Amino acid sequence: MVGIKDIAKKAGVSISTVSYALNGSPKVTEETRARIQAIADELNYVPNMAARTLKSRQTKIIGVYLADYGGSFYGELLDGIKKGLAHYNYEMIVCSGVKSHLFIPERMIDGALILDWTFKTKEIEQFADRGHSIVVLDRQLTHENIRQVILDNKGGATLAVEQFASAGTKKMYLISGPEKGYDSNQRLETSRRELDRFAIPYEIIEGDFTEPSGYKAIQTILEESPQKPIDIFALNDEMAIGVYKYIKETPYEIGTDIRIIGFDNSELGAFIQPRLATISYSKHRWGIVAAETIIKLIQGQATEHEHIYTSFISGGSFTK
Amino acid sequence: MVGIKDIAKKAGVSISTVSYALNGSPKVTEETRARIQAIADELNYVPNMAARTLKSRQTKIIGVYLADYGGSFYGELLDGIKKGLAHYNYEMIVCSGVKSHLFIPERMIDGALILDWTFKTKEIEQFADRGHSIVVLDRQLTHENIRQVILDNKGGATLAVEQFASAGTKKMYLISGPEKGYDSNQRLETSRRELDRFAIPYEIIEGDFTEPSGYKAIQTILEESPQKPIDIFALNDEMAIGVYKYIKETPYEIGTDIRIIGFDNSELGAFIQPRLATISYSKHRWGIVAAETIIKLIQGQATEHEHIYTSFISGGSFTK
DNA sequence: TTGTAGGCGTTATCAA
DNA sequence: TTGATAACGCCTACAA
Repeated sequence: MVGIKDIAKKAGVSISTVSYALNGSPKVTEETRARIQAIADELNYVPNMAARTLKSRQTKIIGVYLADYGGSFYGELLDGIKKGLAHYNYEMIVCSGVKSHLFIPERMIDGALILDWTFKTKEIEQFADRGHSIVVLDRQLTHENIRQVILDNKGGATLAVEQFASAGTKKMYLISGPEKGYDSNQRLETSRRELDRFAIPYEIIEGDFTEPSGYKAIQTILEESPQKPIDIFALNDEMAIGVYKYIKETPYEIGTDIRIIGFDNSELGAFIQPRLATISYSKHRWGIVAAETIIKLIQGQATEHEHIYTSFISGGSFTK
Repeated sequence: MVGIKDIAKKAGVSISTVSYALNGSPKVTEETRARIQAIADELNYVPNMAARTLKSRQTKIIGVYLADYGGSFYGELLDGIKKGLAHYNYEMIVCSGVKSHLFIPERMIDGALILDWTFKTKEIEQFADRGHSIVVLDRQLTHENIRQVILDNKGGATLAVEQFASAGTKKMYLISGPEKGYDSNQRLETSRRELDRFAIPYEIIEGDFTEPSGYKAIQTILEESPQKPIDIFALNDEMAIGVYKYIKETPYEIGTDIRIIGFDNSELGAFIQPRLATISYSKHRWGIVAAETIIKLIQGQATEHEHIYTSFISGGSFTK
């Protein structure tokens, strides 16, 4: 491996001169700087990350923790994060799995962005206690070294319920999400509260944000209540897709017999017929805001918790 | 930050003893080992990655390079890679973007898995020349330090053409992929060769593997040839989805007026009505094989180039 | 303007 | 069975 030592030898100078030259210090002549740079290029010199990190105590890399890479969901988000970080000259790596949590205390990364329900809150707090900067996208957490950039699930759920209310819904079915999930709980609680407010009776059918759980949920619903129209708020789009799938096998029609609204504005929902009405938000913006927040946190600038707001997207699956 | 020095002080031993103890060397008594371990735990000691890497010259991390994170395509693949690497006690990080290429010469990762057409072959070869181990999933490359684990596009394209041939196709439309892409070129060339072999006339409509390009392609096709059935081989599923989208706005029917086969067996293709006939392969297996190959390459074991084989999945979009 | 030397946290080689 | 010490590659006061 070629190091500054090799360059120094070839250039006939000391290693410190090389170091100064390469780091653009004003302590060397422009002439020698150019000469040394040329030699470095010629030798294909690349600084050793480990050695540099050992001194400078920072890697300029942010770790993004995801539970899994599935679904087209993450594409836009990661894109936003990447763009946001690039602005500050930071790189990003995407990690998943419990072993990579070590990257944080090992100081392989300068900070972490977490959207991974398998990452225990306790562990996150421990890392924060040890001084590591973390931004969480999927829970509420108050700590000096932690910031949240979270979805306005409350606003989204409110929007959905309002739609149903103004459409004269007599009874609502809520297909819920994972019990421990932050997003799913927020959406569920808000929906209940809003429905109570409108005095609309409702029933909760258990789901877990997966397509099959939506498929099963609609079966349960149809078993008991053939009263049309059947109004459903699926707490995410994937489960709504599951509903579509089952309905395709029945004489029911989405949009007339079944009125349904999802959450997340997934690609699939936009494609299926009729289009799935849903609650939307900018995943891209979410990423950018998260990136800015972690950088500011690292750099010691003042930062607040952030929210990403939602909007209603109409579609053929829900007609008044 | 707490290092082995702190532990040594607290335990009243030398740092080397601590190092031995923590690394499970047989050179220390089980007793002192336990005592030191206890102190390390108490102090929340985590080894410094940079320092360790500096000595040991390896990180036990493999970098996976992707052009983007979009599409549900990568989920299964990354899952396979992760599983494959875990078996050898390696971690994985997912990278994208030209700046992260530096991770390779910086020795932040022990090896790279590349499925990223934006990664220049020349650059890959340079890294390989410098002794870095690389496995490419999206091109053919012969080098001492490079192995390929590539899709059997030829087999897949052959399967598709055979289907059309046995269905009595009179004329084929091929919707092509990106000009520079390895997969798209392989698929296109093989299709042409096979079609020639069956003496089936064909026409190439340019596409770029994106949904909109499929949407545009079918418009072009319909403009010139209203002769039914219209037989189309879309070189990937996304473009086939584009075809579906446009057809939905016309009186034509997929499966009867338009017969179409895709490539990749995407999730979306399995969901849409009628189901998209396509060429399938195990993305999971692809990942596992790639993982095994890079590890063996790093460890200096003998490795061959590998192929991932394909199969035909029938669907309502193509009926004989 | 350039060189010398010490240190970053670990590992590993010798001695003790 | 342990301890002192020299690397690893780079950075940076401080000295020349």
